[in-house]
This record gives sequence, C-alpha cells and structure tokens, in this order.
Amino acid sequence: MATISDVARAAGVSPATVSRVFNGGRVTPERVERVRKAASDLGFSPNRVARSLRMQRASVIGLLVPDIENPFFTSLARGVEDAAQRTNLSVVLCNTDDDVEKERRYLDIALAEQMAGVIVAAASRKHTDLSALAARGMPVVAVDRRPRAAAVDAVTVDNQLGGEEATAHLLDGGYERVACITGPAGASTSEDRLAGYRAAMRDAGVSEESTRPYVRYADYRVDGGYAATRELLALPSPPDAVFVTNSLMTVGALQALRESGIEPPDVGVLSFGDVPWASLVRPPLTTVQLPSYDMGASAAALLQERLAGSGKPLQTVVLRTALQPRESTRGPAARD
Amino acid sequence: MATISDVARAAGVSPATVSRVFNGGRVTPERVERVRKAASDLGFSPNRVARSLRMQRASVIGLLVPDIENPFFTSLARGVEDAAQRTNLSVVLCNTDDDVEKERRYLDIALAEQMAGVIVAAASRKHTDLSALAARGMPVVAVDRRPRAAAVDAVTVDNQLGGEEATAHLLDGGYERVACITGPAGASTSEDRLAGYRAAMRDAGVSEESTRPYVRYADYRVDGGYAATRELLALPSPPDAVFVTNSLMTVGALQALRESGIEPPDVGVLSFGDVPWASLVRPPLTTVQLPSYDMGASAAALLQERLAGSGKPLQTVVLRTALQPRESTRGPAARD
DNA sequence: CGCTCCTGATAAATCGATTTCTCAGAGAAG
DNA sequence: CTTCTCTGAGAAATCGATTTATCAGGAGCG
Repeated sequence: MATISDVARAAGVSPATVSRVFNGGRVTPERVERVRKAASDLGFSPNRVARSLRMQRASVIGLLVPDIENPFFTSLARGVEDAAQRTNLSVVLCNTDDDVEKERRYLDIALAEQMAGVIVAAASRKHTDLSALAARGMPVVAVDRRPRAAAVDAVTVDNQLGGEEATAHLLDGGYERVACITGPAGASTSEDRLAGYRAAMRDAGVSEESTRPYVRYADYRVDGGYAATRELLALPSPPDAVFVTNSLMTVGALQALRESGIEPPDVGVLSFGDVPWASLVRPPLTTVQLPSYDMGASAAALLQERLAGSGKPLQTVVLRTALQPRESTRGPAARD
Repeated sequence: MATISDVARAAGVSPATVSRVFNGGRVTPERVERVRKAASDLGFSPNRVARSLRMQRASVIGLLVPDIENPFFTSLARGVEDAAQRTNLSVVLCNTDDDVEKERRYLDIALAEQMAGVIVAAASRKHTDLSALAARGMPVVAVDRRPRAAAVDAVTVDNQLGGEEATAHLLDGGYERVACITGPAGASTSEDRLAGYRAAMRDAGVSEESTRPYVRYADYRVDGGYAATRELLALPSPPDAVFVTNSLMTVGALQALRESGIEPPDVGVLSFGDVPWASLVRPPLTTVQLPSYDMGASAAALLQERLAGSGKPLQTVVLRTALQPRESTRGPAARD
C-alpha cells in the first residue's frame, strides 16, 4: 500500500505538500497536478488509522441499538447510514441486547477507537451513562429513547400522543376492555406509550384502578408478547382488545390469540410500530407507523451538525407518528 | 484520557514495561502489581488507534451485506457479531445495496482502516473484486454467495439441493405448472436455486422448454416479487404454484396474489428463506429454512482461524437447508 | 540598492502504543 | 576471581498522516 511519502517521492515534493493537496492548503496548480497524477498512479489512499491518530478523531460514528433484528432499528440504521455516507462517515453498528453492561463496553470502545460521535438508543433510562463521552467532548445523539439526565441532542417520536391515538382508535371501534402490552419498565418508550394508553382510557371514563389488571410489561420481543397475551387471556374477564407497543411483540400476541381460537376482528389488535407484512395478516392489522428511517436520518444530521462545530443549544426533534387503519384494505378473498 | 506514558510515570517504570504487562512480556511480579494499580487508578484503556497503527491491524472486521433490511442478513449479522465478540473483535456492518460500486468503496475503506478481515456476501459473482485484499494478505470469507474465482474461504448452503427439494415438494402437493421467481441474474444464490428448480422439473418430466415462461429474475426485494408475480398471472396459462427464492419477494408475491383474489392453497407458494411471521399468514406458508445465524457464526469462526495464522488449505463450509412444511398448523379459526 | 513582506514549500514534531536494540546486573561455569 | 550467559528493563525507532515552525525566494517600496 502506497504511503504519503511514496507519493511525495514520486511527485518530487514533500509529504506535507501531498497532504495539503488532499486536505485543502495552498499549493501551486502545477504541483497539484503532479501530486494528483502520482497518487492515482500509485493507487494511493490515505491510511485512515494514521490520520485518526493524528487528528484525534476517526471518521467513524457508532450506532448503538438494543436489537438489530427488530425491523424498527434496522430501518433506523439505514437512515443513519445513508445520511452518514454523504459526509464520508462510516457507521459501526453495535447490538446492546438491552444489556447495560454490554452497552457500557461498546461505549468504552467508542472512546478507545476515538469515534467521531455516537448515536444511541439507550438500553436503560436510568443506568445508561453517557458522561464519559460528554467529558471527552464526543458528540452524542439519543434516538428513540431519551436517557434521563444526559445533556444530549435527541430524536424521538411523540410516544404518548401516539399511544393515546392508538388506544382511542380501539375504543372508537367499539372495544371496551382494552389491554396494553408495553416494553421494559425502564425504557422511556414503554412508559410514554403506556402513559398515552392511560390518558385515553381516562378520557373514556375508565378508572386507572380498573385498567391495572390489563397492563403488562414485557421485553419488546416476540416471546414477551406471546407470554403477556397468554396471561391476559387467562384473566377472569379477559380484554376484548389489546394495544401492543411494538411490532415484534405483536407477532407474539397474534400467535397466542390464534392458539386460543380468538382472532381479529373478534378481538382488537393494534400495533405500535409498523409491520412490513401487516397487510398479509388476516384481517389486516391497524398499526401506528413510526418514521424509523427518518429518525435515523435526523439523528445523523444532528450529529453531523455537532461535528461541524455547531454551538447551537441542545435540541430535541420530535417526529409524529401516523395511525394507519387497515380495515379498508380487506382483499376480495376475505370472504369469511 | 490517560496514555501509556501517564501510567508508566505513575508506576515509576517505562512505557515499554507497561505495554509488556498488558500484552504478555516478562515482567517481575512486583512491577506488574505497580503497573496494574496505576492503570486502574488512572482508568487507563489503551488507545486502539495507536495500537492499530503500530500493529498494522485493527481489531475490527468488516461485514458487507447487500441489504440489512433483509431478515436473513440481519440474523447472519448477529451470528457474526456474537462469534466476534468472543475474541474482542468489533464488527462494522456495511450495506452494499447490491451495488458493485458501493461495495468497492467499502472494500477500499476496509483496506484504509486496516481492518483485520472481511466477511462478504458479494454483490456480484463476476464483478466483486477481492484481489486487492488478498494482495495485502487480508483474510476474507465469502458468505452466502460465492464470488467467482476468488481464492477465499466460504460458507454457503446447498442452494441447488434446497431449490430441488422445494420444487419437488410443490410437485408432490399436486401442483403442475410451477413457476420460479429467483434473484438477480448475477448472484450465485439465484442461479443455484433456479438450477435446483430446473432439476426438479426435469425429474418430473417437464421439458426445460416449457418451464421457460415460468421463470422470472427479480431483485430479492418486496417490489420485485410483486412485479414478477403480476407478470406470471398475466400469462395465457398462469402457473398454479410458485417457488420464490427469498422471503422478501415472497411478501410481494403474496400481495400480488391477494390482489388477484387467488390465494393458497388454490395456488402453491413456497418461500426460500424463513419468514418469522410465516405462521401468521393464512394458510401458513411452507418455507425452506436457512441457517442464517449459523452461517454468520461459521464465517466468523473461519475468519478468526485465519487471523490466528492457520495455514490450512482454503475451505468451503456447506450447510444444509431444512424444508419446513406448515400445512398442519392451520389454526382453529381457519374456517373459510 | 537594501529592506520588508508575503507566498509556497519543506523539515521536523506530533499523535500513542509496540517492539527492537542495548545495557546493566545477577548467577553460573571454569 | 574472571568470563560468559541470561533476564528484566529502559531508550529509542517505528507505524503514516497532519501541522507547526522555519526557510527560501520573489515582489513591492522607499
């Protein structure tokens, strides 16, 4: 691999001049030409490791997500990646498994690798500690979930409003005993969506006391949704509708319902977070669509702004969710 | 951030000694103790960039996949990541979008970042050029798709056999005019699965000539599957079953079929590649399951073997697919 | 003509860890 | 007692790019 000195020698100039040609310094046009030619002849591409060491900053950003198998995060990751690509940043994708310890390890790596910045969907509201990064001046953007006290930019959706709309939609559809299966107790998304559910129920005149048995915390995974649904069905007075706060748990919930022989529309199911194959489930599922790709893109844009040295005060971008009813898309084959 | 010299100073030794303590050199126990203490007092963690520069190798491996939104690759990525974690390797995930140019750019980055190695699901059988990596002695493992002539280790599944079994299963089910929607013409997986289809049709006494109209190349995406299915349905004598060679295209195919009012079991649909929600589609879909996670894990293991300096001859690991019939799981609510 | 100022280029320092080279001192062998 | 060997440790070179300090040479001005 050709180094900057090889190019310098071939072009008959000093390494410093070569560096200036590529990083914008004043160099006479004639030399610029010589250097460019020598570089392309030798197939020179600068060693990013050496550059990072000298610059004290790599051209890599870290993206920490709890579960890359969750389509929401995959799509978010694409948003980040596409935006990052535009400024020649690479993205390192890290799975935290919602494990604070694993997350901490990745944050250490981000520091040791001198990454340019980090976008993080925090594993825990309380325990995720971003202070070490802040201390080193590394820009951080929180996405999807807000860590509690950290002073960082953030991109979220209005989870409470979304949860409220979702629940209200079920109530409007004539369902009465609406249950809610939400995510882990620590996460801001779980709590906010649940708060939306509670608000909608209150508005409908249902006391908080009587909703209590219908609320279940699970883990945002298929199995969690399944187990929670089984529990709900075993209640003396089981719910006639369920608001599930993420798409993977919805898969589990539908499986559990199917096993019990109860299915939409006999039971109402509403998923927070889009399911790409929602239209294939019979009858089609109503979902709250999350702008996952845009959240990733916005987060990356925010981070890049900070990297460029923006001194703006911290900002939180809140995107809107969109309720997508699917009753109307019942295909002609839905004869039952 | 504390450097190795800070630690050395605090412990009253030279930086060389500190390095030896952490990387296994001969140091007297008493000094080891002093260094360890100083390091933990200062919260020292070695700067990976500096280390990479000196070692001429980073502790990062690149994973290049065509589409991270495809569940197959997500699961494969987890396999790679879990295996890599065990030897303290980080994984950089790169989306190539099946674009040879984008892929080339990522391969360049892998070189410039001095990554320890690369695992690649090649965008193109012909045009993916791994020679530059090989020339630099960077270990490469091909996964899922075999690049044509490259001398690299590989992990694949027996796509032809899988395609044959899948097609045979449809024929056994009583379907006669079986179509095949396969992936991009360049990719080895497309061609091999198609070859399996052709073999099965031949065995059933159908001439290659007459299968020709029933073969469609698409792009392994939802939309591609949709469009191909529309075309097939518009034929004078439309197929009565279709073998779709990946799960995303299957979603598209099912959508197209639904729109036309034809659905399983009136038409046979068999998906190559598992669909996590297969059991929710009515009636449940038969799929060919791919050991995606294991493929990732095996690829990572192979790579690590090379990194450890194994001089073994090149090997190709071929995993088996598993046909998963789902007819029997029809739930009680399937009354139509 | 002499002096200052400016421009473009180079030499050398720098980033932080690893590793080779060199050396001092302890212990063994003669 | 001298010489040789061996071990542990420090000094310094190294990886490759960026950047600061320095310098040479030409233009402009009095």
